[in-house]
Amino acid sequence: MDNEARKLREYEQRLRDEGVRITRPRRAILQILSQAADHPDAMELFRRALAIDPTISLSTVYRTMKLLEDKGEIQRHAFAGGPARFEQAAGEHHDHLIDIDTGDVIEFHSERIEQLQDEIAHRLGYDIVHHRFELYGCRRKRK
Amino acid sequence: MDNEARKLREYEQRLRDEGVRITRPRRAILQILSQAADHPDAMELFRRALAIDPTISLSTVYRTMKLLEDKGEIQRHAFAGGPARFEQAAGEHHDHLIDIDTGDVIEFHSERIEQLQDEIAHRLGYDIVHHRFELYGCRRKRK
DNA sequence: ATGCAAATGCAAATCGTTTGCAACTGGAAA
DNA sequence: TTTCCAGTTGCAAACGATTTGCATTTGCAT
Ligand SMILES: [Mn+2]
Ligand SMILES: [Mn+2]
Ligand SMILES: [Zn+2]
Ligand SMILES: [Zn+2]
Repeated sequence: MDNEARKLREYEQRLRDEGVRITRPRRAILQILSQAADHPDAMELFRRALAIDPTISLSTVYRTMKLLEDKGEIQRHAFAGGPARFEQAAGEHHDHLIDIDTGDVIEFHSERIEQLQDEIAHRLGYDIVHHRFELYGCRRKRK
Repeated sequence: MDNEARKLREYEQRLRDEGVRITRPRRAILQILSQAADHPDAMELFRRALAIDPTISLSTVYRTMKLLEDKGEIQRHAFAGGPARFEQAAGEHHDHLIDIDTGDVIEFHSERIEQLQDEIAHRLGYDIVHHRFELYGCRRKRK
């Protein structure tokens, strides 16, 4: 079941069609992104990429993330404090809850809130282009 | 009606009671903050402060903002892209809509959304410590 | 295979913010 | 009031994340 591999090749082809050259560093990064289940930052992507392509540079990681962001392939998040973190734009929209003790990032979605956002913006005479909705909290202790 | 002046003196006293020395630079910054109707960043605060105390330094602006933040006197916002921006913590809680064309910051509040946040966090087993909720949009054109 | 624009690695630059340090000062105590 | 010293300052240098200039490679259309 190398569904993984096929999906990756499709991914690469989609970009090639958009005029993006598939280079060795980019191939490594795409592979990492399609496997990642978390929200790695540039340095973490760099570390993971080194394991695949030992000649890759941090600049290239940054340049590639900007490229992919422009192409709409990834999303960039700037959670409180830390450096930018990334994730594939594949799935549907969701927001994040960050565990301030562990740093864990939990995804959630509330259609209710998304609707309310539109209402609020509309009432103020605006059209929402994008939004940032992050909850910062800690595990509820006791019962 | 120098209500302004009285409020400022109260402000200073409150801090003094918390063990904060009221120095010349701090007095200038407090005055600026209590007058500001917008969300200035450190450099803008520095500019405004220079008009009151020509010897103030940018470092002191930064140090004072951190101090006031710790004392709960101001709120620090990190809107997309730009540098940190500040505002007095006086009023009640509100969130922001940023006009991506003009940079204007519009305040709003939705008790509904605040409640939903708690529900969501609770469902995920968390207690919210703070949150970030920003809408980015542009003025709705046409009718 | 060939050619060339696009992409790379490296080092240096940038931006917002923080910090070390020696000089200065608020305000409690005498 | 004067004294005193921990708290505060300005300055310059350090910082972390990200971007950029440049000379050198490389993907890939021909
Ligand atoms: Mn996510
Ligand atoms: Mn505000
Ligand atoms: Zn959302
Ligand atoms: Zn809110």
